[in-house]
Amino acid sequence: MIQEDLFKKIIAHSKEYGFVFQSSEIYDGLSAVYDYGQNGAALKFNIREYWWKAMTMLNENIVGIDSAIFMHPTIWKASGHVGAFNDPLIDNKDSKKRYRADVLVEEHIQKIEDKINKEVAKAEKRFGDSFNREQFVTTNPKVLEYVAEMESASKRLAEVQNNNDLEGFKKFIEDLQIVCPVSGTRNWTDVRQFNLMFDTKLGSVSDDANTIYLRPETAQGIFVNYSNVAKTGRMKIPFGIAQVGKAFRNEIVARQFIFRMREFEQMEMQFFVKPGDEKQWFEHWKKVRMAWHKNLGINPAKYRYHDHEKLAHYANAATDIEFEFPIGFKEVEGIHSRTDFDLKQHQEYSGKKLQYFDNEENASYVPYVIETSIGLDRMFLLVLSSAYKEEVVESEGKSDTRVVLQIPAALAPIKVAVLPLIKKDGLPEKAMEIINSLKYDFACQYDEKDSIGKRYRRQDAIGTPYCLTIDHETLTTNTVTIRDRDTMAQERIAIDQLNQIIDEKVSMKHLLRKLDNNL
RNA sequence: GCGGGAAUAGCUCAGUUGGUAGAGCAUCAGCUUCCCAAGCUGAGGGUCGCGAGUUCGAGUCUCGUUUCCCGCUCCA
Repeated sequence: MIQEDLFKKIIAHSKEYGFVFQSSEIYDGLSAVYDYGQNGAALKFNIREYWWKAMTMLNENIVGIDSAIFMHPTIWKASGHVGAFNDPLIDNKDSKKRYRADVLVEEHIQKIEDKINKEVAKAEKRFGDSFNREQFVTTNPKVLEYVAEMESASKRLAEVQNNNDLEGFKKFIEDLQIVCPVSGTRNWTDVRQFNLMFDTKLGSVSDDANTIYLRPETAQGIFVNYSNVAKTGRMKIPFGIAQVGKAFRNEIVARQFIFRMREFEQMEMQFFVKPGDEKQWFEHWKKVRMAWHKNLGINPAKYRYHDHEKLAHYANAATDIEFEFPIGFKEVEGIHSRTDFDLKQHQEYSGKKLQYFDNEENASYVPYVIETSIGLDRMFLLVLSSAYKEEVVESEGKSDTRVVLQIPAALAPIKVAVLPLIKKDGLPEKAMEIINSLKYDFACQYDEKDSIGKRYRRQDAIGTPYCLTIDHETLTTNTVTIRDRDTMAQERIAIDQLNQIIDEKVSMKHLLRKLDNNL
């Protein structure tokens, strides 16, 4: 199957079986926003549980928090998000190239400066040793003209930037007669403000001071609570703080289904270490996080590391865990050695000390941070992509195709389907009785509609690991048949063994134990 | 954001030179059925993405718009 078609099939399957719906669909939808349906919400919940428990229960030195989406606006100045992601952008209609409007103007100013330097160089060559640079630039009419031009441009740039005057910005670019380096034309779009962060007003007063942002990442909620957790949890370095939560980014182009959304959920853990130990812990978490993924039994060949060669200003090592989606290898998780950048920034902006007193060293320091950050929605897509299978099934000379989601059993939305073979003779009642005995431990589903084969296929399509079928023999021997999703094989077992047999395969604790034993 | 393409029932699609909508599957109800989709009967479901325009009359022609797909662009 062509990969692109596979991706489309997964999207269609997600909708058809209640995993993912487009947001606000009856109102024509909202671009790049999606809702999770009855099965999707359950799958997402289970992935979240697997991550949360692997972090907070398998590591006695990692605790979880849940910080608010709204945070003090200065946090985003300290983190660098306000400065770096508030750019005026302009497009050239002919070349289709996009530029930062301020960069275009700055380049233009640079060109004028180049002209001045050229004049100076020319004069220097002409006058030789007797050349007086100072005198030349303050008297030469051509140079004076250029200087005036530069000064007026710089002044006007500062004006439009400070006033956030987008119309004025465009007029400015037109007045300077700046051309696109690619197309060479001056056919520009309007200048638009591109801000990665969504903003809103806190309180009722429409005052700029009340502008707050929806967080573009969850990490800062951990950094600003560093001291609170360290003190109240009596944490000793090295230790970690984990958090799962929504984040928001106003992407210009957000596409590829739930891979890039405007509202998404992150699972992040910040691990605080002694300066100098960060490389060793970075390697540790690189290994541990990959083990978490591979513990799900997903084809290991689909995973790879992608080490960053170009590092962000705050990082001294970074790698991505990439997965081969039907749309190619894409980042699922990032592991970054963030140094002490974040805590130092918050220390500076807040004026509060964010240091750790190390008794062994008898010294205090700002801890270094190793971050592991995984997109929950991307992990969801990963599980779905690797689970989706179309299998040819042969039975009694006929062959047909079944669609089965081979979701890791502990993550499956429904664990057990209970199916009376026919809907009379007391079989439905017996089925309900069994559900009532299992429902405290496992997500169960009852179905009596249509032929038994059709019901098996429906459960395959949502990834239910086990189907229990109640037949007439059940009433006399107290046994049922249990059908395995992946092998389609059936076995007759006693009802009182059900709980234990199902638990062995589908419970989260066994998945966690396996992971812990392999670390 | 730019360029190209698409939009008719939950899904896949048909719909003649313009004359106010159909099929299969799915869903629901009933019958039948002792283990791997497609047995029988019946029912529900569409102002043809939305809004204008042309026309006596628009699913069909024109324009705008929204959403999706592909490419470009962006991605701390």
